[in-house]
Amino acid sequence: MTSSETNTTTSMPGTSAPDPAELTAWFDAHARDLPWRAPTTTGWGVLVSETMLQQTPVRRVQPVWEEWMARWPRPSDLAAATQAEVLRAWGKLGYPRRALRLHEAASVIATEHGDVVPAEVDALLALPGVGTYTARAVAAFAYGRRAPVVDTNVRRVVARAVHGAGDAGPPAPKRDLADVEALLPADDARAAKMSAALMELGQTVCTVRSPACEACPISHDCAWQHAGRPAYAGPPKKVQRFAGTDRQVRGRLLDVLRGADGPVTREQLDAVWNDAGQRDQCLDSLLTDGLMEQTQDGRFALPGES
DNA sequence: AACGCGTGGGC
DNA sequence: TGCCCAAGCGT
Repeated sequence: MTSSETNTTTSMPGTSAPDPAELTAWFDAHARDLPWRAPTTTGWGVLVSETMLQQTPVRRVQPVWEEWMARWPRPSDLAAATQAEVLRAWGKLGYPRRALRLHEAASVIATEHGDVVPAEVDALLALPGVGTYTARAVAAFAYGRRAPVVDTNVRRVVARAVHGAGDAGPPAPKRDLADVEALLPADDARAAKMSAALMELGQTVCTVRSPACEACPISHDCAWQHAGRPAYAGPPKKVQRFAGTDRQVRGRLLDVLRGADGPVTREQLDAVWNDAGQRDQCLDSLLTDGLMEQTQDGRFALPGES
């Protein structure tokens, strides 16, 4: 197949379609040597990496992923661990509910899928903590399936290269998926590589703040380039506050428990935040979320260690 | 469909 | 500094 056969929209005003051959050739030459990309990595290893990478940068994930793979090489290994062990091993990756959901997913995989991460998107979507992105990422990256992968990086690459916009607007799941679907070659292997290449391009070249267009393999065919790289003109992006939020308080409370050998007293938890009302509310929500437990004598502990 | 959910680093 | 950002998910 020639590139012209897949570039069906290049003649439309204001749009372009990246050439899969150019993108995948660039990926072969420039992809970072990330451990979960090793050919020996199992579906389990990919699922763990994708879960850890949800909203957490590669640099912080890498050492933790290595530890997890050495300690829990199969889903059944993780399933056999306690929640407290899992939460401590998760460390400070953030959003610790991801760790509990991955723990649950490991049990499901062990008992219902023969200890092998499923390759079908629908089966993956049924797992706790696996959403539309992660399901397709595992299908594509672990099993070489043609599954459109839409993350923040891909949305940005598509916004620029295809639509000529400075950045992606608010997520529009149906349209975003259709956009990527239209870019992928028909066969599994090349589609999977194209998905990986789109993500890698967005992470390392087509970045938010300082895109390295001179190093981009598809800049010659980029609608944003051709339009003179106009600034983002969409609705302003929502800013996530952190200082003073429950998220910060919960993080501090949980950090006390991670650092302790066993149950801690309420006084130890009281010390990390001075607003008693907010503190108690966060304590309650952590208990509700199953991220901590209260012992019979009224102390607090990570789940499964008391 | 917004919103809440951790943490750390870059500028 | 404070703000923005980082391979999302569940509700």
